[in-house]
Amino acid sequence: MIDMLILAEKASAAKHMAKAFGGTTGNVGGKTYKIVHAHGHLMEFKEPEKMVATEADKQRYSSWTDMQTMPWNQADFSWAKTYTKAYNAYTKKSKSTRADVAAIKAEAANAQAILIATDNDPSGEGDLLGWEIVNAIKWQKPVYRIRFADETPKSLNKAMQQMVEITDQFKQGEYLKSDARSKWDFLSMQLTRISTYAARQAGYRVKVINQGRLKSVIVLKIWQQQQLIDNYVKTPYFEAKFKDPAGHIFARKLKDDARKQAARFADETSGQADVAQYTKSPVTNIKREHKTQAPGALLDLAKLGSLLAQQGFNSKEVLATYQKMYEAEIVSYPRTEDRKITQEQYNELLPVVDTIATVVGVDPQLLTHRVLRSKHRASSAAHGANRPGIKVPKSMAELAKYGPSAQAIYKTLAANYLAILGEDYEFDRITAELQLYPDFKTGFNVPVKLNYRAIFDDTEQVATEVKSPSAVVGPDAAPFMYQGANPKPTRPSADWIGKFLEKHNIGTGATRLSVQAQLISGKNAFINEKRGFYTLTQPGTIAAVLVRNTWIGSPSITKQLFDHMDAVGKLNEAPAVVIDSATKVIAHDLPLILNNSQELAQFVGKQSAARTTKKYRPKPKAQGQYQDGPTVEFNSTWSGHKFSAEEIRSLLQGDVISFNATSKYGKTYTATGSLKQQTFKGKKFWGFKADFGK
DNA sequence: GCAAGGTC
Repeated sequence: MIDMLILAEKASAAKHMAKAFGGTTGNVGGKTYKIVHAHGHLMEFKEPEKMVATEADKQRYSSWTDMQTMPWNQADFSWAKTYTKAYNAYTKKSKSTRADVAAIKAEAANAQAILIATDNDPSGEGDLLGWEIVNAIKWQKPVYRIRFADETPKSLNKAMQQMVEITDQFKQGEYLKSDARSKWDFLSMQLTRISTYAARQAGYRVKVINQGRLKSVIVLKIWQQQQLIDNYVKTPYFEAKFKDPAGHIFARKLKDDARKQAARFADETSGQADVAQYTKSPVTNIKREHKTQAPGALLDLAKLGSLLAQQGFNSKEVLATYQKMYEAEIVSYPRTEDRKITQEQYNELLPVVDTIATVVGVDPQLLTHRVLRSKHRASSAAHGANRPGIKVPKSMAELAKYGPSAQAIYKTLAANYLAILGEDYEFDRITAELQLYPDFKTGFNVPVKLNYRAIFDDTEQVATEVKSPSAVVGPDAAPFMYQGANPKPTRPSADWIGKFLEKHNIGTGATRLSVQAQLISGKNAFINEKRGFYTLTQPGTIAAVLVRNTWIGSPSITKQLFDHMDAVGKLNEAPAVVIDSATKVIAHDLPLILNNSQELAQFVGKQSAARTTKKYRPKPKAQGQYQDGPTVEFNSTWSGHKFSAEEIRSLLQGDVISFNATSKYGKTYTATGSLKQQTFKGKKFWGFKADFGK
């Protein structure tokens, strides 16, 4: 008989505990122990119709069409749980957790107590997961709890010294709050039945129209943004600005609408008349300020996914490959929410950073900053930000076996991490204004020392940063007419949705990504993904239109749920209040969804019609004789660059040319290439072809 | 056929 059975959440945690306590079995703090582990939730609620007692209720609760039964009466439910039937998307196998629970039960038979040992996640998910197992094996003896800040030996041993008894689960706030959360979410499945029914009633032959706290909010947000894009009308304006001989632009800061109104003109003639009021002016008040900037935040999986999307890897592939690399301990735990690391986690990786640098081709001499900056340090981070693992691959080539994106994952992850070992980026901030019109100012940065940016460049936009700018400002600047336009709404993307969910605290690091992956995959996908950019499919559009103006489609519903959960966690509110709030949401949204279905024809129809009748807009062409041979015609712009007359001449001679191009993500880069005959969808055409190397 | 939360 051992003193305690230590129950870990997953295999990797059990392994780290074995390392910290001196084996899978042994003695820690004067108590004998054995470590076992689950893999996530081993139990989940039974189907609704299997949680009710009477035959009549079984009938009602299995219906997808009886709107009179909803909202469900939670008093009818036993809230009984059953073994999780987890479908693994990578192995494509469905497996019950029955055997896992039985194995834990067998081990528990030899123990005096069970110790639930998970990280200190305040949502209480670890408590729920532990209690599900403890209840499933009908355990009647004492239950203890430890919570740890991270899985390093030091933190695990520290946690062990702060063990508490929690045998009465109904007095444990963390358990009560996550139990309430799970019931709230379970009840929200009614909205899927309601939406599926509503769409079919409106004549759409849909499979299932899924709705939930995450799904509905994501899909509605994309739809609303698509509406903004579809209804966007480009409105050009004309505004007086100045330019000095080196090309620095001097403009007014137009903070509010009134100022914009006064300075911008809708027509060119008025704009020109405005510009004519100004004369050339000397440049004055030139200031040069030396500044530094520390490396940016570390990555989480959502951010890593969006970076790799730009390289053409889809989120599903990245998730699968990352998982394999995690199992090989080459990278850290995937499903973290952390963007920081603990001092312990930093110390653990320090001995191998030079080796990692060598493997990914970063100069180890750049890694001189050996103190963890406070902006990257957390006192508690269960797994820490996504980063390289302690096991370092011998070469990049070795990684290929994990998947197509493995090398890109490792390179990005390693460079991002190593950047925090680089010194701050140094630059000069240069500002100046016009002597005659001091409202017109310029400001730009000139790089002095790249430092960490030579390891990992985290600049998203090339805002006022000039790659090789002239630091010489003035001596004077001349007025010119600047033509601008109201900005086009952002295209929905994985990154954009990720930021939105994070801002509203909707979902966790793990679910934000897995829900998006669900919405993107399968025959009934709601989202089309292309290089990280999102558009809605027809069922996706239906799902979105149905939840317009509903509570489930609103980000604030999660906030309300979490506020209630916090009160439950502090034992200030009865869990029943949380569950009642779910019923209120159903009661509120049911008539709205049925009503919204009358608008489906308008939006779903209209949108597909607009797509098919979209006019083809011809692109500006250049033409000429190619190398004394055929007369060819080709697009006169390429990746944001308009070929000059001279470049067109060079291209027609067959020369290789280089120019500054802008990617669709706004990055500028040097493109090199020549005019070539190419094939697209079986059609031959002439056009510039960049030489991107291999 | 349903949620979100874990996990692989």
